Amino acid sequence: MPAPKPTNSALDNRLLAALPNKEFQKINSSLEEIVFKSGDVLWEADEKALHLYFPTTTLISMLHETEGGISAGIAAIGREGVAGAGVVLGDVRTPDRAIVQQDGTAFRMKTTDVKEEFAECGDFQHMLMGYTQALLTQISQNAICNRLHTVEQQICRWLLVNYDHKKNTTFLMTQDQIAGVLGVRRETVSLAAAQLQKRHLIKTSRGKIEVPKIDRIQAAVCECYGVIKDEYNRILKNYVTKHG
Amino acid sequence: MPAPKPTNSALDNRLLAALPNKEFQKINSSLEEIVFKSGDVLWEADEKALHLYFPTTTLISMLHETEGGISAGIAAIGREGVAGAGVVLGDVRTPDRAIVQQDGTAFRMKTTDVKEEFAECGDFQHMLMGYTQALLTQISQNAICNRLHTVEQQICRWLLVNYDHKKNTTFLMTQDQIAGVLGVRRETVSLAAAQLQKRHLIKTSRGKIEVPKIDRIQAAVCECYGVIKDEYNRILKNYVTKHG
DNA sequence: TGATGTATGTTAGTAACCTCACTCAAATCG
DNA sequence: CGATTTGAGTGAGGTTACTAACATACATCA
Repeated sequence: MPAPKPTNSALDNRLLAALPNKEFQKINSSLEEIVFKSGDVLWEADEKALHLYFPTTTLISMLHETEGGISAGIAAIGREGVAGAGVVLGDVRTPDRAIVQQDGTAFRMKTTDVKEEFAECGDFQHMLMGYTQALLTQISQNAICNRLHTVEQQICRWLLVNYDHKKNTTFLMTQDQIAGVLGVRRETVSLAAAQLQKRHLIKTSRGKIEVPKIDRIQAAVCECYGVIKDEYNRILKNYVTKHG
Repeated sequence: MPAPKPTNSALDNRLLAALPNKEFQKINSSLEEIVFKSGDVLWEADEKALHLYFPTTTLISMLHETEGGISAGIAAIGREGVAGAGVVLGDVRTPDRAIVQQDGTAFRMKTTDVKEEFAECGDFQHMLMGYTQALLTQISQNAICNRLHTVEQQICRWLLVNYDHKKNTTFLMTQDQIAGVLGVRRETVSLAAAQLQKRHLIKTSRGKIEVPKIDRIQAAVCECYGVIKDEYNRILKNYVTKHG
């Protein structure tokens, strides 16, 4: 009889993994595994969020919308984070739209359970608040990046974030989708991608981008990539130091 | 004998005013009044913050810096907010630089006192977390604004935020300083200001901008102004409903 | 009063991105 | 298979903002 296929574990989420074991056991029963497909919508802007989502193998994009209907990504949330943490800050509505960027799994927890556990003012609360701090940094850095850096650099950043999440050098996404996340025109992505291809950093085809050498992308990306990554590592290390 | 000149009160800060009276009395003795001049630095990026600042008549700008030394404003904090709330999220360092944009007063509270009070998991905690939620919205909206809107619109937004803070149609600030807050070149501000002047929305002179009719600026500003303002009003109203 | 900063105005050239209007190629489906 | 849909590439023309270099005006102070 073959060994059972290792099931996806909520501990693959780095925030949950950073909780002291006792605390994790306490909330574990509230966690429900959900499988997502790219393009799925966790919630629309201004909707009431019923759950928090702790991604393990999926990657979530938070999109902030304008009145004109145009939207742009303000944060990417992978296994180092949680989507919907705003509810614990005392809010009922979610200001941003959350969509799935990569197929995969997340563990969700009812906001009622979340609030209850949060109110205990223990490790769970500290974890969510620490994450919120890192999220603030991510969004701030994104704001600066929008102001100062080129779409080409931002595409590189997007590629690296996706690569970090699922060590895979083939990216299945249309240029139109990338444009939506970056908040620019599809044509602009097309042009920038052509430039990157000319420099042999990527190879594009219909609905797909391939990266032959990921370190060449790392050399072309703006600092924002590293700043955000370091911030999450810092927060998580902080917990390990405290609890591990 | 004339009535004593009304002293500046910590309750002029809308967050503090939104606290239940009992709670406010509890922290009131920890509050210390500080007078600021435009240009004062509350803290540099990566510095350890020793205090939280609740502005009453001053206006604070949070500037996010890049490795290249260029910085851009990510949030403006007036009497509806508090500067440095990140420390309660579990952080010791402040990722952003905080400078004073308008002369005035703020009440400060030691981070040690803040943490102590925050740990009580009461109204004080809820207030700070609710504010953090609004701050997230403000920064997100700023990110979108950087991507989608013109410097001309952003100057209008800057003028309105300052006007809301101190109902005054004369703004004492050099174009270079405005450029620093917006994260653009001084020349760009100069050009945009000239355009606004041509449309009779403003009147510029050395280190000064005058606005003859503030509602004309309101007609020219991007939606981001209203979105952020509404969000703060919503948060504060939330408290009044709960406690008032 | 003249000298020295400092704030603003202005210009020319360039780069990035946008808009609009297409063409072309790949995938899908009847 | 051919028709349709979907994703990508392209090109003209415009706008916004950047870079760099300079001119002008105001403010202060010796």
